[in-house]
Amino acid sequence: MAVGVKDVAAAASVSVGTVSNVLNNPDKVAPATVERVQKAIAELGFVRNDAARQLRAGRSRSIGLVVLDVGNPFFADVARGAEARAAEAGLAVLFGSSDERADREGAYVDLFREQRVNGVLVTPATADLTALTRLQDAGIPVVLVDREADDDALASVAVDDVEGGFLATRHLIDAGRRRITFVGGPLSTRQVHDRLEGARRAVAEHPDVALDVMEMPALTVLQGREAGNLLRARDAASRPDAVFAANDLLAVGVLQSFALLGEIRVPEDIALIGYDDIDFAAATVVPLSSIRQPAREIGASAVDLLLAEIARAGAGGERGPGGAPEPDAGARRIRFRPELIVRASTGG
Amino acid sequence: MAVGVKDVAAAASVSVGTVSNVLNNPDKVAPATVERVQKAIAELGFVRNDAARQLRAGRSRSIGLVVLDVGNPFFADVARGAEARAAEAGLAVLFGSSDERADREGAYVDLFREQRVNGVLVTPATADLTALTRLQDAGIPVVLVDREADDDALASVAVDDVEGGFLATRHLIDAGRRRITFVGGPLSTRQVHDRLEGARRAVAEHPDVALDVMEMPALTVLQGREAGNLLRARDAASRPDAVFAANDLLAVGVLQSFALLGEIRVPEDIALIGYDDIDFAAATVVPLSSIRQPAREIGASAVDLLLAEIARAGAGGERGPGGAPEPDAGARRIRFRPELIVRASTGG
DNA sequence: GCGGCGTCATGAATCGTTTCAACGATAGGC
DNA sequence: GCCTATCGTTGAAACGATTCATGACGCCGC
Repeated sequence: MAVGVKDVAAAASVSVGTVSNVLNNPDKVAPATVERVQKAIAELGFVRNDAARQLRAGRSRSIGLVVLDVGNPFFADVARGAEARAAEAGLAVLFGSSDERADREGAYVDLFREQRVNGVLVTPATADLTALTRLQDAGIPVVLVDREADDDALASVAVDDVEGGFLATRHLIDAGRRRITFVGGPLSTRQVHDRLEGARRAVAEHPDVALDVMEMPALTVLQGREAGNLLRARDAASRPDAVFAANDLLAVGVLQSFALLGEIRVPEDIALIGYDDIDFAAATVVPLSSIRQPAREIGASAVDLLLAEIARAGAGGERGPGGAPEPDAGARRIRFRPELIVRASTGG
Repeated sequence: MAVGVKDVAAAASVSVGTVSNVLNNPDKVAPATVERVQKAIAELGFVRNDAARQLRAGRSRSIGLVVLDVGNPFFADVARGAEARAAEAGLAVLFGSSDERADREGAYVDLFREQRVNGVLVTPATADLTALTRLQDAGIPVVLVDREADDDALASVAVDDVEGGFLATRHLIDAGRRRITFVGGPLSTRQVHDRLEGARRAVAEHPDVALDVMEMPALTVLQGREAGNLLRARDAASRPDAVFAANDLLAVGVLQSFALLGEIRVPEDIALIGYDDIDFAAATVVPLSSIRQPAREIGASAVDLLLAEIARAGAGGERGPGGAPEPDAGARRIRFRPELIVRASTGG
């Protein structure tokens, strides 16, 4: 039933070694032979068995990717970027979504190990990176996505969320706003924490600006609407004149709540800015100002970095104890800069 | 460096066969031995090499999934549903997005074949299913997602788009609307075509209702805004009193265009309904009526069906030419029913 | 005491590909 | 005409887990 190199070899009257060479080193084989073998391959419908190939090679031709949530457009774009770049390098991507649960993340990582992936890209669900560090020590390169390691143990691709928070808040201040409310998900989430930190720094430069924090349990549209309702419930005098939402989903919810009864006008009464610049941000009734993160580039760069790590690990493993010094650790950390996108919701 | 069964066997003072049995048939091994082997596994940090395992087994423990577009929330949800169900069955999912390009779809399918996946779920990018039929003939079960085969060659999970179009349109008619415009992507897309067909049938039942078609090049927010602008440009008398958009992204664009200048009120002047019921539909300024497709269940059911196909193919392959008759082909086609979700944009 | 049975463990054979040392043939240099 | 290089090809070894025929051992009943 299943045709293997042996069958092809027989059909083309060559040895199995030659068939293998046609597949992997065509230039080592005489053109006429190449053609004959390829004809046999086509006729028999031969498909290379990757399991055998990678058993021999000791490694697969795939990488693993674990993100926090497929449903989040930001991560969907990261995945696309990674997938595209990996495809260029001839690598397949094993994809998993942890739904922010450490156990699911662990299950995917275990699966990836069994598959002998070349490396793993992961947006960690928890602050604890020991499992990933151990994975790397076991010889499987790891690149953190949208997260950085405290030490230099793990490579990473991230966006400076502190700067993003700073940019958003300074923009509101520049627009003349003085009473700003930060609406954010669990402050324990690193992204939320950093964005708030950026906001604090921007406010610190202006003594006449007040910053309020409204902590919400999740970064969803629903919670955004909830937050908007809470703000609406206050009397006009005690409301802020600007809201900085920790992500666009929240911002959309807030916007919806404000617009629903028309009580609060955006941006006249309250200016609003979000974060992530998802495709929908430009498509809301009042187009939403936001902080853009280059999601696809993040994914692509993460793959690039992983490829470098793989090369590094490979070289490191082969060279003796007195080998060359480690390359500059700084290069193992890619940090993108967030970009302010001004639209109507802040008066742009 | 890499620890294999041999190392574990040595450490536990047993044979490799026993280690394998501990891994796969623990009940065939004496409890004391199981424990000793597992201790050795833990101490050595042994991780099973899946390539070798599946080389021997002849099959992998994974399935492939190719969707049209990761960026589309509908497909993101299909993927989640499939992933969850596959995980329950102990299968990994190799994931790919074709971006509606046949060549990319083909590349993924080839990759999956090399990986010896157990089966493939695919939302075909083109009308031509011969490649997939051939794949199935080659022994790899295929389940179509959001698409049905013309004949009974391929199993499928789909939603009846004709019925969905019918439901949406009848709802508009029931709400008293008489001049309906269908705004849709390329009519060559099966989904768009079917939804329009449903609309036609609903209109056919009411001689006093007129149906207009506005064909757009893509199902995006941007194109929706374009369509909205075209409608706004007409004088009020020649405008429709209802719009049925072929998906929610289009509907959001239309809504945005209408709301922007406040000229056209939704639903007072024009009622609006979309399709897919993505999470954002409930989150637009005027909450959007839509047709819900159970995306996650589609993904989950597709995996169920694929598992059944795999079992069927396995049984079929082992039994002689005079084996049992094929099971009912009807069971190989799962068709979900779309559901009307009424919100404010149609006066709900 | 012996035959028979059930429970566990063994280790060589196996899967399909890649790799590599070795070989024959052809061409070129002297 | 001989020696060496180069090129193309060969075929067997190797990768690491699983499988299965075989055998060791202990126990029971007669």
